[in-house]
Amino acid sequence: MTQKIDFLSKNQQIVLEIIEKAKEPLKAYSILFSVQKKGIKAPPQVYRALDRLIKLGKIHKIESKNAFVACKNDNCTISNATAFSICDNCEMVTEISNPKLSKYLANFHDETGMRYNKYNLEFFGLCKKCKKNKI
Amino acid sequence: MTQKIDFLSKNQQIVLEIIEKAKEPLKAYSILFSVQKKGIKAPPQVYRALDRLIKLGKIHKIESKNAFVACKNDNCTISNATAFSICDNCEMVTEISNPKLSKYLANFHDETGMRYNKYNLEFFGLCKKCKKNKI
DNA sequence: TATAAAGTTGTTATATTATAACAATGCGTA
DNA sequence: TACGCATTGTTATAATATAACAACTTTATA
Ligand SMILES: [Zn+2]
Ligand SMILES: [Zn+2]
Ligand SMILES: [Zn+2]
Ligand SMILES: [Zn+2]
Repeated sequence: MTQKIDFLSKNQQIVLEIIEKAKEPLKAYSILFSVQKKGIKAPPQVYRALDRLIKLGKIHKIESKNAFVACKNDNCTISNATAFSICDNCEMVTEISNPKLSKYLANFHDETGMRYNKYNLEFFGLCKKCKKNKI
Repeated sequence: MTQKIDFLSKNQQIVLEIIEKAKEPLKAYSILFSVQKKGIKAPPQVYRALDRLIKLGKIHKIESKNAFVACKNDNCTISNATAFSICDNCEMVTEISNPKLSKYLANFHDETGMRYNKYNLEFFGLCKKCKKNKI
């Protein structure tokens, strides 16, 4: 039988927990390092857990950084729609949850006749704090 | 003095040419392989050229694929705004040039007070052809 | 012109990110 | 029990990207 959709294996729980605790996106190998004391020893174990967690919508990959963050919404699982704001200076990453934006993008279609079932959007700029500090 | 904005060095021209000729996104190491007969021998030479071409807006990186495509617009240089449609089956990538979309995203701002000066959007789905072939 | 400063290119080595391949284990079912 | 199948562990390696420094070119200016 295939794994139930809401069941997390031990490794998946361990990886999810450390990503949820983190204040910033985590790299796969920094996750690996952190979980070695818990018995996860090799990259494939981390990458498998990451893949599964992504499919479940529990975490997202920040493609421009090859890093992973916990999902802050509840509906990413089904929507396959993600948007992030990323500070170019301090690297802070925030998941954008904006119904208007997601509606606009979910309904977007162009003249190519292609219909989209998934999108990922990354905004870059300076966060409030960094802007204030005139960096 | 810094390099003039519209001047391409020899390596940059070679790399740009091969990306422009390609019908699909190219990976850095496949570029390296193709240009070795032209005297480019090592990864840093390719990556430097890619970096410069990206800054000039001549090419874009498809972050979800770690691959590079030539820009099909004329205004990406200044806009820092990119959107792509990507077929999950045949991996075809097309740069979306849709004034309404780019205007909408350029003007987007949320309650965090962060103002964005750059974005990258990747849509995924099945292209016309793959949809027709019921893949 | 000389000479320094700055930028660019070439080269070697290495860091970082990710997956292939297969063995071992656990688990439900006949 | 014994089989089939999913998951986990393990080793090795592939793929992507950058650090560090040497060599060479161009530009600035004395
Ligand atoms: Zn989410
Ligand atoms: Zn910041
Ligand atoms: Zn473009
Ligand atoms: Zn297709």
